[in-house]
Amino acid sequence: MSVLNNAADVLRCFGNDCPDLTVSDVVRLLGMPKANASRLLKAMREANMLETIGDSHRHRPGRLMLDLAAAYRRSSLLIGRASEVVAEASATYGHTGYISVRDGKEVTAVADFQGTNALRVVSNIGRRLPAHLSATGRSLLARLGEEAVHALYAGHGALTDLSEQLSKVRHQGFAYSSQEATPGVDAIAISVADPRTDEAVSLCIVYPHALVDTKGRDEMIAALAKGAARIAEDLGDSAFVAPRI
Amino acid sequence: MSVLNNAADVLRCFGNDCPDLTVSDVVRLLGMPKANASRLLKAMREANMLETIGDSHRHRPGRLMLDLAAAYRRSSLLIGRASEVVAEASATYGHTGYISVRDGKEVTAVADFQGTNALRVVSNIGRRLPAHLSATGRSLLARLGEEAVHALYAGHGALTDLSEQLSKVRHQGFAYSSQEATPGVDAIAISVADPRTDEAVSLCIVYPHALVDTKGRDEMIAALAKGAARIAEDLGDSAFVAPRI
DNA sequence: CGAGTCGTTCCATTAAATGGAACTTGAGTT
DNA sequence: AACTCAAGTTCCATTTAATGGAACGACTCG
Repeated sequence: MSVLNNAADVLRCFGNDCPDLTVSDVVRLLGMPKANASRLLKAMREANMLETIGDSHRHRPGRLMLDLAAAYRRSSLLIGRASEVVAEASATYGHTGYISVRDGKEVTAVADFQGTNALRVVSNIGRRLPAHLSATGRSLLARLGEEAVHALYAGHGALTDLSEQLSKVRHQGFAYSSQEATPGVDAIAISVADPRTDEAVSLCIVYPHALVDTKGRDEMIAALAKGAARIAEDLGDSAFVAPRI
Repeated sequence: MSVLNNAADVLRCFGNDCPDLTVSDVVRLLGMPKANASRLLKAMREANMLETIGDSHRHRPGRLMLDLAAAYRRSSLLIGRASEVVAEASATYGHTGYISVRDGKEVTAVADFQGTNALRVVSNIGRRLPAHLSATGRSLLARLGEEAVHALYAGHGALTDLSEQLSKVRHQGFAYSSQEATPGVDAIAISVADPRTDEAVSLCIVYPHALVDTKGRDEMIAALAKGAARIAEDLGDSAFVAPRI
């Protein structure tokens, strides 16, 4: 195949929890001849797609890659609008907030707002999560039709569970999880879309379970909902469901 | 040359304030035949390096690129340590904070912490700044020797000015700017390095000029300095200069 | 409709990627 | 210091992909 696909495969290796790569890591992970791996990493280095850590043989993403997530954010009016809402909510309640997008069965945070409370959930922006196992992911999956979800998760064991959860999300207008991915951590998420560009984002607040009761949670949902409703109206997102608390 | 360099050139186009690219943008900016540009963007799309916005012909960085800045952060102990310090300072004083790295004559933020004050400086993470025109950049340039700076800025008009500013930074142990890049915005920055990996980062706080007097500024410098000194000690950064206020 | 712009496809030419093997480099041993 | 093993780089003939001019579709606007 072309170098470009190999380069993309190398970059994908950083996705999981692999902080750096050597030539032999690439050989092992991608099964390519080591002559190729060596030249590929060299070419990527020279293109600033990779850089070595110190003078070791370990590679990490290059400086060129650092700006791109920001360019992605700037490309989208929706993300900008959503960020304002979550930044406001995060500052008000002191909890960490995110904006996430879905990519197939995964979600990635594209913007984060660190909480200010002494006990706060630490931001994990840029780490991919399975969409069906997080509130933010389910808030985005709920926007798909029942059939689309079935197609996406065909043959997946958790499909029936997921369908139930999603219809609840569709009815309520928000997604909620309590100590699901991380013990002691709850999350609320509301999604909104821009029909002109087919983008959908999730507005999410993550907080320590012990710190927030139902009343506090509903207050935050209302804050996100108000902002999201405003965005939905301005951009013409007719599929938006105002949360019922 | 190879596709890889062309792909890197395309990605570089997003650096400035170009939120999206079309085939003809690429033709214009890079001067390549449009047949090549068309195929290149197609290949990059298929490798998830780019994606189209909605069903238009405009391209933005692809989902693959969103995780890479996070991988960069995870690759570096220094960035992690520095982030803790700036997050703490940002939460305490309510102003926006950054961690930045230098790349030649430019600096890029790799992590940001939004302030919580009603009047706060909005984060511009991922946007490149000229190193010599920002406090964060000068705090990093000051770590280079006098000669290295001369070599880097050879033939540059602002070199004599810069040299003076840098020796002040070296003596004080911190960089300060008042309404330099943006009217009404001041910044303080302190750099620290990891000698094992040759990395240097800048810890920076950005705040509205009108909100902070000299005493308040010195308090924040002290907070950053305390954290930076701890990092310098733990990692063995012998070049670190404790700020004199 | 017709002119203009933009994007894609076609094809022969040219240039780069490939992978096996030989060769270096560096860390740890005896 | 010589030895060994693993990791990385370079070499070279072969295969494969990139290149760019030109022709072809798709859209927009007067």
